Formats: sequence, structure tokens, C-alpha cells
Amino acid sequence: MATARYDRLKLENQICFPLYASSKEVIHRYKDYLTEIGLTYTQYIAMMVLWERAPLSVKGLGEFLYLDSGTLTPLLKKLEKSGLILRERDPQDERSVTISLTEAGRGLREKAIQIPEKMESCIPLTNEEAQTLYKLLYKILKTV
Amino acid sequence: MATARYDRLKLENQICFPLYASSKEVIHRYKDYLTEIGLTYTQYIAMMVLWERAPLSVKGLGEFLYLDSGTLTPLLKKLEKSGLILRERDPQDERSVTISLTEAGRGLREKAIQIPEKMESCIPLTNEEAQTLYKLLYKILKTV
DNA sequence: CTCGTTTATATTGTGCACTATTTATTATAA
DNA sequence: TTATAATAAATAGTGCACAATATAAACGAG
Repeated sequence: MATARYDRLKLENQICFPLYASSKEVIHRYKDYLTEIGLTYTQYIAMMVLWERAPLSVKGLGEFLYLDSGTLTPLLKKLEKSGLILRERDPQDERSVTISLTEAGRGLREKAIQIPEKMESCIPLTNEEAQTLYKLLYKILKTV
Repeated sequence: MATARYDRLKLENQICFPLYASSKEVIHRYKDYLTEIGLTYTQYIAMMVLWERAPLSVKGLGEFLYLDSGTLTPLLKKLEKSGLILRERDPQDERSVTISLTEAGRGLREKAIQIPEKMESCIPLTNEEAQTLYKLLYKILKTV
């Protein structure tokens, strides 16, 4: 029938759109909490990796975050300016830049610790639903 | 125990990160198909709404896409420059701008029709999994 | 009617996100 | 060993995304 020809081109019939929109929506719900500790969302996820794994190269950080130097270099310069991290050329390999945390950077972790907790109440899913969502998203993410 | 204190601050223990990363990943998988028809991802979802519902105001379009005039105005100016749409003040209400499709804009739908099909093979989920994902994402999205 | 308020876009400014290119350094193959 | 290739960051340029503000038009209470 004529009306069905374009059905799959409808916004509500594609998985990409709710993925795109809900990602933005969740980041938006973080905003007030992140403003309190002076970070943007991307800076926050970068700090999450650094709290666990610093010192780390820009490349190494990018592999965890799925981001390249084009995004990370300016972002890391801002974190450096804020006094949270240090950026230093690796003496062993001068191509590489090593990111390490300052005392202030490590200290910020204490303030950030309440954020995941607060966020859970902003996402209306049961533990089981969140688990299911998590697995489906990683199934998409891990497939090359 | 001491190591558990920061566990919830790990990237892999938060739902926001796979959401953010897989959204970008899926958009990336669209890229080649969209380049072929000369659209960016955001332009594509805007055209999807317009194919179904034009003529439509900027505000109306924004409500479907969860985007405001700050994002839409420059994007729509580009689509106008490409000859796909028209932007005209509504004579009934001069505050409002009505977006309508040109012949070229309507014609592009024929080229776009193969994209959802091609994309399905890029997302490694069964129909049932896609359905589940879809419902969970809209559950997040619809909650204010 | 008219002044204050609301509404619809547009504009400005900041911060990603990504592509393509450049630069510097290291690794490697002939 | 040396020319070539590969690698890691940085840079340049484009396009969102969103907050804040400005502008213009429409609405509404008195």
C-alpha cells in the first residue's frame, strides 16, 4: 500500500533517534550536579577514567572514551588550566603525552562520589531494566 | 572495604557512558550513507520529520526532535541553501516561521528510503532486542 | 485601548565531536 | 645505516548542542 512505502523512514520507527535523544537527555540531567563541581559531562567522564587509571597517555584515555586527540587536547588543556591534571611529554617516547592528576584533581573525586547516586533517581529504570539496557548498549558498542 | 568506595564512579558502572558512546557510534555508522545524499545526521532526522509533517513551524519541528531554535535556525538555513526546504514567516502569526519542502526536498526521500534498511545490518540486535532497547530508551525519554 | 507579559525565532558565546592535515618522534626495512 | 613508514599529539575547520540574551509580534488584564 502507498502509505507503507516510507514507514521505515519515520523517526519513531528507527532505533537511532531514541538513542540520540535519550543520550542527550541523560547528559542534561547531569548538568546541575556537574556544574556544582565545575565540570562538563565530557570532562567528567575523562576524570572518571583518570581517577581509576592515571597516569595515562592521551591515546590511552581516548581508547577508553572513544575520543581522539582532536577532542581531547583542548579538553585536557582546560582541565590543566583548572589545576586538576598535568600534561607532560613522556621522556621515554616524546610523541606521547602523559596525563596525571594533581592533588586538587584527586580531591575532586570526593565531591564527585555523590553524583552516581543522585543520578540513579533521575533515571526511571529498575535495576533489572538498567542491566538489560546496559547489555544491549554494549552489544552495539563492542561490534565493529 | 577501601576499594569499593569509588566503585560507582567507574565508567563501566554507569549507564550514561554506554548510552553516550553507543549513540555516537550509531551516528558514525550512518555517516557514509548520509554523505551520499548530502546530509548530516541532524539534518537527516530533521528531514525525516519534515517528510512526514511539513509544513511545520520551527517550534513544532523542535518538539519532535527535542531541539531549540539555537540549534535549528542555522541548520535550517543550511537546508534552505541546499534547496531542500523553504523558510517563510507565517502571515497569521509573524513570530512563527513555517518550514516547507521544495520539490528537491521531497525528491530526496526516494534516495533516503534505502538508509534504514542498510542501517539494520549495522546494528547487531535481533528484532526482539531492538524492541526491548526501544522501550527502555523511550522510558527514559518520556520521563520528566 | 494599552502596557506588561508571554511566545517564537534569531543571535551570541562556549564546548564538544569529528575529519583532515601537520609536526615531531620512533620504528623498520632495504 | 638511512630512507620510509607508522605513530602520537596538535591544529584547523565545520557542524552541532545548549545556555543566555535580544528582538519582534501577539496576547491579556485592567
